Amino acid sequence: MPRPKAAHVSAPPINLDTKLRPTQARAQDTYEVVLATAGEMLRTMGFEQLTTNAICKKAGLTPPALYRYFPNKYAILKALGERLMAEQDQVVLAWIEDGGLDGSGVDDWLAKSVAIQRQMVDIILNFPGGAAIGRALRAVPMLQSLRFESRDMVADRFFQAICVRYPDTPEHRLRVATRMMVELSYAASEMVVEEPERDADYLNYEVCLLFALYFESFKSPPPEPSPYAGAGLQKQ
Amino acid sequence: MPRPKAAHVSAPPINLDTKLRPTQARAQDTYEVVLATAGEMLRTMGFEQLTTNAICKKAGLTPPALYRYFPNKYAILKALGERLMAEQDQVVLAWIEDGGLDGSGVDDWLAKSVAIQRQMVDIILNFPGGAAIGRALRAVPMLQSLRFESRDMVADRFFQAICVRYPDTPEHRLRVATRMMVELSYAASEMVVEEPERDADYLNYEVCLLFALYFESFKSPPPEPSPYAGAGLQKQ
DNA sequence: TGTACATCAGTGAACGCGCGTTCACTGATGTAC
DNA sequence: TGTACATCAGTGAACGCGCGTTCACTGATGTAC
Repeated sequence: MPRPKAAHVSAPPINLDTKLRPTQARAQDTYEVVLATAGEMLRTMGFEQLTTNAICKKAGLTPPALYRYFPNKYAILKALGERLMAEQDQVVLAWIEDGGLDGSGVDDWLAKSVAIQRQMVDIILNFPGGAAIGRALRAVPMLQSLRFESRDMVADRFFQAICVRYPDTPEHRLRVATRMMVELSYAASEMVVEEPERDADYLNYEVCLLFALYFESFKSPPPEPSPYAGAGLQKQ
Repeated sequence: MPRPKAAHVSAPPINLDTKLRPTQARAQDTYEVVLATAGEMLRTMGFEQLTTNAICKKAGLTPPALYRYFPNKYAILKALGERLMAEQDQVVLAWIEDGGLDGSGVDDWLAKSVAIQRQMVDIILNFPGGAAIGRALRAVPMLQSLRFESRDMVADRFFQAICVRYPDTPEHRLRVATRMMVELSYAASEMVVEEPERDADYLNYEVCLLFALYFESFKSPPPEPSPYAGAGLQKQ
């Protein structure tokens, strides 16, 4: 029975989930070799040119083997993105847990945050195709939500860790501030990753100084002109 | 004569320049309608799904008409990106020219920079397909240089406008700082553009406060641990 | 421990589609005299 | 002002390629008894 011609509505639903989870060891290898090969290829090409057929060829597989686990290349990209971000998240969360935010002054904050910022960069650089994956996470609408989720989750942890220190700051403001900070930290990492030879250490330092001074300022009320009209308005 | 099969080296040279410049008015219209249609289509789709054939169809043209002016879709994307960034650059440069950076304190800086930051967001939102173009400029390796050039140019103007105010700060540091600031401003605009309903005004405020406090700090020497060992090391 | 069977994993070969692109051509506009 | 010609602009129709994807199949692994 020929399946009906899809009416071709604007957005054909594309499934991103991996299909079968491999059970046997051989299958697990295949799954991994697909991801590894895709990552390796992304080192030298943009994700636009990456195709499932090319991955198979390079990985020494036939297409049906790949399709057994991934419905399309976005699922592969998604799996890679999840791994990359999981690696980053894990390090950041551990850093928070270990008191990364507990410093008491600008100098203290600086030393700790420069270290973590550098680690973030290193994770991307050491992850096969990390730079291209980072770009894809921003550029492919289907993957953006991944990035947002990770960012919001990390931002929430930042918030939790930091809110006790600034009891006079409205919660909403601290939420916005932490979310912005995490987003801009990502942007700063990517800036360094894209042009690794261009003042990486200096950039890391300046970015961290930027945030250090900013959070220091939360000890005082926000300067005018501020959108925070009063405590009663803090819920948007 | 059949052209020789390209040896398919890793990166086949893709020309991004527009080919013929249209001379007659009708041709100019065609050129414009291609860009307008492409921009419009990018409102609802990622640049990956955008194809030359689809643009032609929607624009009521035949492919050879498009190919007369654009060698491929990247050339179209490039032309759109150049326009978007030119619009932004023009507004920012005018803002600097008009003394956007001449404020004397945090409050002053804030008011002025919130206004310009909001303008940047508005330009992207009002530009057809602006959000997708912004993403493409980050994600497509061939277009990244566009973004870098614009950023570096704007950063240089910032530097020129600001360096007289901080004569004690090493030039290299101010260069890094301005470049970082421009990059992170872009990132902040895109953050607002991607999720326009999520605290846009608050985000703008916080980002501008971030930078205001940061530049205020240039009146004093940088806190430790600093990579600026001494004035003699400022050239990298 | 061996056999029979079920399930998992991967192959070889091909498919249809639509992408980027081009050819030979017609029609529109500009220009020289 | 009109005609002839050159150039510019766009059309209709098709091309080859490679993309994503699938079918029917073989081989490998696990399991029950």
